Parts: sequence; C-alpha cells; structure tokens
Amino acid sequence: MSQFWKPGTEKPRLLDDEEGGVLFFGASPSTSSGYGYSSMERQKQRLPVYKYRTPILYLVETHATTIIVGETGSGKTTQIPQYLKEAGWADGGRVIACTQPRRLAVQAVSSRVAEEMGVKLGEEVGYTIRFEDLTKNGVTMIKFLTDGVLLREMMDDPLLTKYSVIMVDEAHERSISTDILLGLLKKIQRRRPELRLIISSATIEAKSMSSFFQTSKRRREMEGKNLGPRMDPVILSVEGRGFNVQIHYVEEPVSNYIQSAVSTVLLVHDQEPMGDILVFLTGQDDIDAAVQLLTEEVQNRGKSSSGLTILPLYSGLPRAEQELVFAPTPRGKRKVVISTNIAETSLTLEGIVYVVDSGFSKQRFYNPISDIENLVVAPISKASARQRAGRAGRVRPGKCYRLYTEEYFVNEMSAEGIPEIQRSNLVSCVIQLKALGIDNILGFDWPASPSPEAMVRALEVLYSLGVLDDDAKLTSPAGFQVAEIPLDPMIAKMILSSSQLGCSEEIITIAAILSIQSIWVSSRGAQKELDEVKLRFAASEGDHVTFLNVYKGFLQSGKSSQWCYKNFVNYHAMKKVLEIREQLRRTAQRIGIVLKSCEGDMLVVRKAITAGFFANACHLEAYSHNGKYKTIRGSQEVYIHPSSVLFRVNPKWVIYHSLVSTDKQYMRNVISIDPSWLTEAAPHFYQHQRPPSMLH
DNA sequence: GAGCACTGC
Repeated sequence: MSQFWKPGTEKPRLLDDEEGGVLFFGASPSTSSGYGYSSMERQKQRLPVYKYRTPILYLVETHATTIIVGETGSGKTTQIPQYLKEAGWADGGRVIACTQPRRLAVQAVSSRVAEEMGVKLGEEVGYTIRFEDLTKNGVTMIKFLTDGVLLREMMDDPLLTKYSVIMVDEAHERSISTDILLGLLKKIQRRRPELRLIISSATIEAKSMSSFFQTSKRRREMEGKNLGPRMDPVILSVEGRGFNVQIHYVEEPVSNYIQSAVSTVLLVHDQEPMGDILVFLTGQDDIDAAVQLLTEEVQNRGKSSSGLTILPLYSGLPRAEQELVFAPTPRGKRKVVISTNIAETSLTLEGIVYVVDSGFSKQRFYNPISDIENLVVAPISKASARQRAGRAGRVRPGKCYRLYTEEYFVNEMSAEGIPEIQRSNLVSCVIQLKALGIDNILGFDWPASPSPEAMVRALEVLYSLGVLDDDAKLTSPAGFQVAEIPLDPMIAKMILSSSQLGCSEEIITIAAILSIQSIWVSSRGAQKELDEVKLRFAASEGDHVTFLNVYKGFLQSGKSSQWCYKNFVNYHAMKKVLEIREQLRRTAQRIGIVLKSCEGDMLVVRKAITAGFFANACHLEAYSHNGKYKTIRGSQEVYIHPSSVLFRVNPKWVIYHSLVSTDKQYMRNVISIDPSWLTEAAPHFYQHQRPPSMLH
C-alpha cells in the first residue's frame, strides 16, 4: 500500500521552540508588557526571587486564581512551587499543595523538586499518595499529592485550611477527581479570600477554565471595594521546551488503520534517519495484530528492514515485558513501540522521534438508563492528537504521521475530549460530595455538568443502598461510614453489612480483590492451564468464595511468589490486595466496624454480598438451555461469563459484580444466592415489584 | 466457551 504524505500546516505554538531548556513567561491578557527571562543560563543559575520580580509571584499576589498554560517540560511544576515558597507563601505553618492525577507523577515531580532545592524528599518537600505519606508536619512546606488524596483530606478539613496555595496540575485532562476538586475549590474561594489557586492546563482548555473561575459581576464589584485580590482569573503562558514536531497527514482516509500503521512504520524505517517510533493504537487486539503483521512484513522483506525491535505496550502486559520498552535502543537498531493510550500520558518513553497516530482510542461511555458502562473505540480529540504528536519532540525535532486527513483534523475532530465525568457512573462522586456537605448535587457548579439522568440514577442507587434518606441527605451512621470507605459505595455497603453479619474479615478480603483488575496472571496462550488451576480453588457458591480460597492458599504459603507462580496467581496483584486490605482494616476500625471472621460460614458471606449488590440480581430463564438470565430490575438478557466458576453451572439465582458487554452481556464475578435474601436486604428496592419468589 | 483503554481513593 502506498501512502502519500502531505506536510501539515498546523503549527502548535508551544511546540515551535527549538532552543531547548528555555523558560519564558510570555505576555498574558492582563500583563501587557509581558514579563520574562529567557536565557538558559539564567534559568540554570536559579534566579534569586524578589517580590514581584517574576510574573507568577505578581499574579499570585494580585489574583485569586492564576491559570498557567504550557506544555510538559516547561517548568510549571518544578519552578513555580519553588518561587512561591521562596516568596513566603509557605510561611507560618502554611503549606503549598500541588496535585497531580497520577501517583507516579506525584513521586517523580516531588523528587525532582526536592533535588533542585537541595533538600531531602520528605522534609521541606514531601508527597502523599494512597498507602504512602512522605511528609513531616511542621516541616514540609511544599506537598505534592494526587487530587484524589486532596479530596479525601477535605472530609476532615473541608476548607483545606492548612494550604495557602493550591496548584492543580494537568487540569486539561479533566479526570473525575480533578473536576470535582475544581468545583469545590471554587466554593472554598468564596469562604477563604486569602487562598490562591493555580490551575495548570494545556492551551486549548485555558479559556473555559478561566470563565469557570470568573465570579459574577456583582460579586466582583463588591470585592473591588475591599481591595482584595482580583477575582477574575488571569492567564499566564509558559513556553515549553519541547522540540518542533512536523505533522504529516494522509491524503486519503485510510480504511484499515492497523495495516496503514504497519506500512507507515516501514516507510519511516526505510526513509528516515535513526530514532525510535511510537505507534498509537486502541487495545490489546489491535496491538497484537500489528506486532504480528509488522514482524511478518519485516521477515518477508529480508535484509532491508532488519534492525527493527518491535515491542507491544499496554497496561495488561506482564511487568517484565512492559519493562522492555524502557531499555535503551542498541546502536544501529531502531525500536518500534506499539502502544495503547498508556504512552500518551501515563508513561514517557525517551528516544522517540517518530509518532504514528491512528486517531482512535478506547473510551468509556456510561448509559444512565441501562446503568451500563461500555468500552468503545472512538475518535480522539485534537487535544489528544497534539499530546500524541508531542511525544515525538522530547529529545530532538521529530515527526508525527497522522493516519487521517488534514481536512478531518481541522473540520471534524472535536477540540477536546468529553470529560470523564460525563462518561461515567456517578455513585462514588455523589456520595463524596454529600459527605462534604454539598446537598444540592444537581445545582453544583461543575466545570462540566454530568447529565441529570446520570445524577438522578446515582441518587437512586445510593437511596436504595440506605446511604441517602428521603431528603437525599446522608444517613447516619451508614451514609457517613460508606463515604469514609475509599471504595465503590456498593462494596462499602457490603463491608458495612458484614459487620452485622459477623464476616467482616472475609468480606474485606473480597472487597480488596474485587477492586483490583484481576488476581490471575494474564495468559492468552495458556488459557487451558489457567482454567484447570482455577478448579483447585473453585467453590460451588461462586467466584467471591473462590477468591477467599485463593487468598487462604496465598497466606498459607507464607505469601510466597513461588506459590503464586505455580498457581497462575499474579503475585503483584496479591501484594496490592494485602495493601488495600490493610487500609480497609484501619478504616474499619476508625469508623466502628467490628472485625470478625465467620470461620467458614459462607452463608453469611453471601448475605453480606447481597446487601451491597442486590441491584445486580438475576434469575435463570425457565427452560433456558443456553444459560440465559434476566436481570430482576431491568429484565435485561445476561449470561455468566465463561471465566466464572459458575459458568455452565447456572444456579437459579445469582448476583454479579460487573457486566461486560460484547456480543452478549456477560456477568463477571458471580455468586449464587437465595431470592429471599433480596427482600431481606433491600425491602424498599423490591417492594414495588413482584416478590422474587413469585417469578419462579 | 471468551476477552480486558487508562487512572485513583
């Protein structure tokens, strides 16, 4: 297949700077003169900071909110907290908080800042992520943390009084936590005029971010009289140090992006100077297919295409294989990494000079009517496309090959992706806001409002769990306890009930296992062996009890990695289970849940699961020969997933943990129940329907 | 008898 590349006319402004290492605070709408210093030497010397000398200090002093725009590597997260600290914003017990959406980023950025400031990480500069707190009270002045941790901190300190400046990084990614946090910070600002916010975002989102923090005119006039900080946000642009990336488009739309990606890689390999290639596809299937196709093509071509190292990359890949992509490319060789979106933000590969962008990714969509989340392949946004292209310009000028036309990019591609909050189930999010005293969820000032249907559905679910009362207020103590448990509310409710049923030790194990991806090693090749090994642990009650058997075996082996290897159990996953379980034990003790084992009585364990997941009850269709179930609530047709220990067993009544929809709706992690437990666990939920016993 | 974008508390 021949492709005709057309150089693009798009010039992403922040990718134009080829000087490298230059930090420049560009002119912004309200600083007409434009402050700045732009020499690499001066930056290296760590400029002394005088009051108002740098624009960021001036802006933070005079404006309640500053929005910083700039690409990765521009120094926002490393320089700005330092400036603030040196200018005294962290004095008198006040701390500067900087949030990141990912744990790894928190660790990486905090250690870089500590190093640049010449302090030990955990002292003046520290970080907090789940399971890890590297801060010292009274000593730590700059604290990095995930936005999720900051939200949890608000449950004890709703106004975040210990922080004088809060910087929210990567706000353009619009994760659920970031959006909730931004909404809450806007509220806090009204109560704490002295608080300063710094929102760091990519260019395209800056304007909408700015208008979000724009307070009403009347309010501004009132504040103007007090001579307080200006409440209208200011935008500051920081030039990045990324190298120029030349964009190429296809002249005609491609029909098969896998095939097209493979030909593009070969084209680059034949015609372009050395440098590694990063290909963005959508998922494991695509990637495996592309790796195979590329390998075959290389073999067919013989000599001319030798010297290629082809590596897949996705989160489900065993850790050892994932590490391979970080190995430096040997001289004279070229590395091709074929990746999911994981390489767009979560992982950074050094040495990439060429990017091939399929223009697609897998995205989650939520249907509040059916209450089902789906994963679908969908076109990416312009923002994503730019982020992908930027991956080619980290070490030297690069090239990005887009497998779509320029016309498509300019006219059809949406500017930004749909924020996660508009694509998700909202139960966790709603209970968190309730716990923070936000009663009017529908009237909450979101950076992007979720659909009313999704909010109503979340309220319904929480009401049915007994976590919200008739006035949609948190119940006491159940509602507050569920909000304190850092897991999905249905899981939290299950834990709460286990306290009364006397099986909390077992249930927190199940809760921990359900909240990680999978405890089994991923094994597409060795599926049969895995299935056989699973039988060793299989329990007739279902998957949850099977998990308990695996956990028991793991403990009896002395938490041995050898044991895991022999039993197709993922050792790293089990370590994580232990960590989550430990956190749940501590939380349970704090909120008054009795930790007790039921000593093998699986009846109460199943009852506790029912108490959290009664909404997922299903009944086997009478005379069904193919294992067809119907959900009690929506009468949807569902089937037990072949990976379940109850596959082909088909008990009359089951409860599932989650649904996965492909050609059919499959129930994953299934347990058999007695229908009388449903009315027992949730009389409200089932009272207006025919009693389950009548159905059969 | 089939499948899992990616985070996070």
